[in-house]
Amino acid sequence: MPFKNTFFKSAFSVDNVIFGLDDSKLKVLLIRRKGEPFKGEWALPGDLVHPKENLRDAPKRVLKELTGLVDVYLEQVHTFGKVDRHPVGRVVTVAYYSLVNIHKVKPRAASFASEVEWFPVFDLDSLPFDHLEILHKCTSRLQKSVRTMPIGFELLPEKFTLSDVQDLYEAVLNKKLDKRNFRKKFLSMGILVDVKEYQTGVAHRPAKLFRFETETYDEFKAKGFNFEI
Amino acid sequence: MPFKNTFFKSAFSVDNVIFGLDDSKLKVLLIRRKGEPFKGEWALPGDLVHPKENLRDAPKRVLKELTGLVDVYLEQVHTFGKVDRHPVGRVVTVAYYSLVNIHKVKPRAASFASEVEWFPVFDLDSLPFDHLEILHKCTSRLQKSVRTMPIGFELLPEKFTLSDVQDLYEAVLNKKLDKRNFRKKFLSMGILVDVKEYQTGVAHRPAKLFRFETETYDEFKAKGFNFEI
DNA sequence: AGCACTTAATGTAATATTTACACTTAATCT
DNA sequence: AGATTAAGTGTAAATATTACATTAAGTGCT
Repeated sequence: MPFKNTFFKSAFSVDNVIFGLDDSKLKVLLIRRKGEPFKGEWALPGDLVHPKENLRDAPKRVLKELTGLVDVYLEQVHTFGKVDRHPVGRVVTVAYYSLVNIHKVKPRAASFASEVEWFPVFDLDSLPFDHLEILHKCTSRLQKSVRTMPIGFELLPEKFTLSDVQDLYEAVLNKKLDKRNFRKKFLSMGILVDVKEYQTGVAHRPAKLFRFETETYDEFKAKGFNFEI
Repeated sequence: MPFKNTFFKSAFSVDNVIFGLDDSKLKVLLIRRKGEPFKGEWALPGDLVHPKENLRDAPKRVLKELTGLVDVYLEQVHTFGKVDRHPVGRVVTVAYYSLVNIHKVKPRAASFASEVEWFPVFDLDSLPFDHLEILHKCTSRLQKSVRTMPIGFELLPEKFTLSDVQDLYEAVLNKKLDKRNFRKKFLSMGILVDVKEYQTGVAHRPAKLFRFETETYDEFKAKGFNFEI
């Protein structure tokens, strides 16, 4: 095995940018680092990839440790590999993002974290390592993906109003959208089902409730839906 | 340095999918592998990332070894990391693509290659490792990027006709486009300069020659051009 | 010289998409 | 009962996309 001799000392890790929607704001789950370097600072959750672990399973493991969730939407974004990006050694990291329903989740500290907390994405302006760059790249990718994929599956409760959906899109895109145009376009895609119920207990006209036609993104794709917003 | 003890035996590599345009076909540069595994088979060019080399420099080095070219358009696409993707050990690979002018280049065998040759992208249906998947992913990405970035810089000669540009787009997208609509849209972007010359020696009405307003993609971005085709 | 051949160049009308915009409705709260 | 809040709804103008056919300017052949 001539090849094996050329292996060199290095490591690869994954970072998982976990997005959620709360209070009409796009938030990201950060951990307080348990170990050096940057011990005690808020950073993106991540871990080294295990030797017998498929790459894509590593961010899933990180997410599961922190939230208990499995089977959420997960997208690989970019790999960061500057020689000096990690102060301790050569670590190439693959960045992923996932989308979770912030209200269905009670994040808990994990092996690599002493504390976890949701932070508003657009307020963060410093993070250790190159984590700010990673966050930016993942946020940009999310903003692109949200226009061609029905990611609401993951971020909304089972039944929701059209205003909930619009709030979500405004939070992710970080800008206001026209109400009538948004509703027109979203409804015309035919992926929502009217559940024939209404909001209750709100101090205004109650909104109609909807659910998604399919329950996961994979099902959605399988049905051959087209999506563009 | 508690972190360092957790490093494990593994390697990361890059693969560079080098695209060119020839005979109105999108082609990719393959190498005949010099070493095991898959010795003697046609495969994507790639190499292990050197310990003190920034990740993005590795595909540049591969390209330079094979073609002598530096400063070409290079885009990271995806990282592949299934445990068993490489028969000899754990190798996570980062896939890039670059675009080169096939007629300005005389590819030569490199340390890892005994032979190099251009192959039509849409005719390939088997490659070693997961290289076919990598090629597909890079081709799809190129097809997306070509609609929002003026990649013609890299693939066309300095002076070219509008038909050359259309041929390029048809080769990359692998479909026919409407001549009048294409020209209208491309010209309206204002990135072409009429060089006031005409083709010579062709057995038909000679076409006007154009050049790009800027010489590199970075300049293009710097000028704040908008592009969508 | 004339004709055949090849690709370049050009405009318009029909259709589809996107944008901008304001009032009425139905509930709660005081 | 009146104030407050967010839900729900349609249209016209502007813009973008699509489909489509004829004339122009060279070379090559006889």
